[in-house]
Amino acid sequence: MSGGLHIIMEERYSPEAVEVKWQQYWESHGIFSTSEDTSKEKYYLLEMFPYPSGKIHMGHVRNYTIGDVVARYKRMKGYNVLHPMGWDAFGMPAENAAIDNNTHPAAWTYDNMAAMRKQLKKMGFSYDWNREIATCRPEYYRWEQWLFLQMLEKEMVYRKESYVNWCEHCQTVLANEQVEADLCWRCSQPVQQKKLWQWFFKITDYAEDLLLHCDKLPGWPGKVTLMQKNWIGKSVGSEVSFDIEGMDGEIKVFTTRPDTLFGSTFMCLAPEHPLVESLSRGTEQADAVKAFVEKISRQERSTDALEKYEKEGVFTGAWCINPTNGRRMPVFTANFALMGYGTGAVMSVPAHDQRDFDFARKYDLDIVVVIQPEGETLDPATMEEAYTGEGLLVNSGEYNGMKNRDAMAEITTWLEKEGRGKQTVSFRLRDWGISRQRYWGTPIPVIHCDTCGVVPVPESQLPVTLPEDADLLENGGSPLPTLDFFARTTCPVCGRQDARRDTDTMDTFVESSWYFVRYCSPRCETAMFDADAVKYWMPVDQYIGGVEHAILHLLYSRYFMRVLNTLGLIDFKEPFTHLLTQGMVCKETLTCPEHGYLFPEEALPTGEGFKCVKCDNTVEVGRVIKMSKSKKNVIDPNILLEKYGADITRLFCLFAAPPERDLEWNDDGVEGCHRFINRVWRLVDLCREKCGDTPAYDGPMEGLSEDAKNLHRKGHQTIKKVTDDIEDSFHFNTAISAVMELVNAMYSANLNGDDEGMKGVAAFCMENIVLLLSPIVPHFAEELWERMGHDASVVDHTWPQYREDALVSDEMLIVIQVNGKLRSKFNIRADADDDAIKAVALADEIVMKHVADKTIRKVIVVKKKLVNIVV
RNA sequence: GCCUGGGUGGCGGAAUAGGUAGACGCAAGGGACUUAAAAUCCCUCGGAGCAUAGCUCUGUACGAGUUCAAUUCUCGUCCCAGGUACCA
Repeated sequence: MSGGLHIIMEERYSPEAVEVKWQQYWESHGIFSTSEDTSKEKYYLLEMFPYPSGKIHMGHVRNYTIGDVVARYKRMKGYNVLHPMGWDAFGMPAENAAIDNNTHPAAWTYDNMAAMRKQLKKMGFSYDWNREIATCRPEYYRWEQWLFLQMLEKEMVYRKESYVNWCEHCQTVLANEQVEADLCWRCSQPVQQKKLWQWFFKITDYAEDLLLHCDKLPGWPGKVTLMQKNWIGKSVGSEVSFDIEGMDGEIKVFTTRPDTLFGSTFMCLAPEHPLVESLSRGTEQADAVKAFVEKISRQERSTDALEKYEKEGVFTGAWCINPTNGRRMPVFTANFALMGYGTGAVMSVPAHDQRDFDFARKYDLDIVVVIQPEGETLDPATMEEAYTGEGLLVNSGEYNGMKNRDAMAEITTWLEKEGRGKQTVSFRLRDWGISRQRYWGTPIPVIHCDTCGVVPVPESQLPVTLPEDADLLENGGSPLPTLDFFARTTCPVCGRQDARRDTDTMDTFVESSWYFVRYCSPRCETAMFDADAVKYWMPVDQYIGGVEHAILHLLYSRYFMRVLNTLGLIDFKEPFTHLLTQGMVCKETLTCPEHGYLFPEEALPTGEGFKCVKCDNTVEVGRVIKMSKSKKNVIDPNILLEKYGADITRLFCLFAAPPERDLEWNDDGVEGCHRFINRVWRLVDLCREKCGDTPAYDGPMEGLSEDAKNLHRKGHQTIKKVTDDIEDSFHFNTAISAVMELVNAMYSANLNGDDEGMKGVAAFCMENIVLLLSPIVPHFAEELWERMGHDASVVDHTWPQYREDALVSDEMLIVIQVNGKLRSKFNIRADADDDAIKAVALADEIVMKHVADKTIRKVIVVKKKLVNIVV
């Protein structure tokens, strides 16, 4: 300010210092710690908690940024917001990492949690860290064990024998993803199917209710509820009993097509069907059947694997009788018949089911047509595929000539009258097998005693603590069965000293099925949760997470709430009122012909494309796909945080695409956001320089200059647009665009004169730009707010409101079309009526040129929008 | 195969109770400032054509249709993504 050589240093926003400053401010003032406050309306906002893998990735950053904006927005709207964070801390990666790095799963997990907590704090998310939970802590899982015991008592959980992938060499169970081409991932030995006794939750008891309420979740994306409906897979059909020739007993089948019953020519049983052995015993087929059943039992049963196997079967040597026409039907056992669906037996109707048709052709079995399509005659000898459409019945005794739709009910009625069947419902959904022969999980709280059988651990002995000083086995198996101090115990009923604990642990989906309830009272030591806290906070108002959890996690959580409801612990059934499934973060892959996939930093830009940092080869730029470590197309959030800080990273995640859509990562785009942030930063300085201390003007339009009115309107329109975009659809990208427009308008506005009204309006707009951006770029907004001279923190400010009377314009723009093509436009008073508008349009010079000598056939006037002249 | 979504500039994306297609941003090109660079600011930017301050035609995957008017509604086709699959 003193001499002539005054250099104006353009001050820029520097995230490093500012972000730490405000994070410390929020933390030291306890801004985000929440408690039940009945004077305020609550809002429970939840993002899916992460698995503590060690580092946050861009998917987390995006998910949690979306959530944080909503949380901060709702807070400004006056809600009492619950916004917790925690760790889905049990699971196999910890075991693998422990073996690979010679650490312990617990140490590895706790270290990772610390590292990720630090990263999340750096992002400035508004979590109530006092409520942090980790599912691997005994204080958490003891209540899961407690719930298991309640369920056991109410017979909501049971034990049965079921198959697992087993590696004989490693003596361990393998998850489906550990089976690679039927071989063990560790030792490359063949994987077998082994039958083990395992625990199941009776989720099927709730199949009907879970299905029914899919239609009562208006806050969920339709595609998610649809996926759940398909997963539950209800089908209505009939159960039919077939007599077995020369034997007592019968074979029960489930069919959705009772109308084709007359056309059933053979029967297929699942290899595990109890009748397979007894039917074939003593026949010349016995050995073949035995061999077949054994072969199938060795095959992997994962859904992926099923596709590989061709449909095949073996005749059991037995025959059954079609109840409608007395036809002798050979009974097969076939690999496509599933013990877990229906009754485990299929009545095969080759003429009208493609799979049965293929099977019949393969084994040269009879094909009988019982439904003829209109205007066509099917001949089994020449048919090339099954006919599955509608038609009239033939070869069906008294039902001949009947429409097949009508015959379904008629035949079922007949079956019921004869005592040979009835209408039933079948679900695709199976009971939830929760036993995992794994170490790093919640121990199942039961004891096996040779005298008393399965005995629940007494409640007073909970938690059954997972021994954390166990060494993992090299082969990946669980050490728990080998730990006598854990596994050997005393039977709580009879006192036998040689009782054994169940050494299986629970599926980690169990922990994530109720963690959101625990957040309501995370330190409660006397119960799973505090009933009053849950009554206040639950259900979750808005849940946000990846669509990959659309089925299992969300369905299990819905199921768990039903269990808690049945047990009388809660009074609601649905955990999540609104659900947002955000898209994936994607990026193109980079491949070097010599070094394979490259990380982005391993490819140097050459102007045209990229070359490999190691070998100078030209890098091939591949398709844009989901970021994944294996494809190396990842951006480490840490690098962004260092270069741009949290706010710019957040801004880009929101600006690049609407949340439900996939986000394509683009480095240039981040740079653009950086530029915008600095543009706002400088605007504040500019505004202060031009407007000084002029107070923000938020009054009516009257008395303002034309320019001031326009800016005033733009300001209020922006508030409305941003509010609506967040409220209606979380479309932050368009909300940010709107603020950008206002910023542009501010730069264009003339603040040099002595138009005091204009300055007041500009001051108002400036404040609102900061307020509207504050949930998105909170540190930046706090800093600006302070620089603007406000004492109070921006997080405690209320969300801006717009004036209805400031939205309206004196004039409106009308476009003129001739035959639907845009030809001209004009401004007119906002209160002009249709006739006036029409008159102006018809008098328009350009319009007259286009109309020329043609006759005007019709003139359409659309209110406040356009005039279309048809010639 | 079946069930969902979705195909809009060089790119990310706007706009659908049918009514100015391409908001906002990125990239690109041109210019200003600067010794220079960075930063910043201004202009141009779907395609084609022409008598080139402008005008005309064309354009929202493709082909039909409804309408004064279609990115938006209907039917058919092709592609892409996600879910699911021996479900009897």
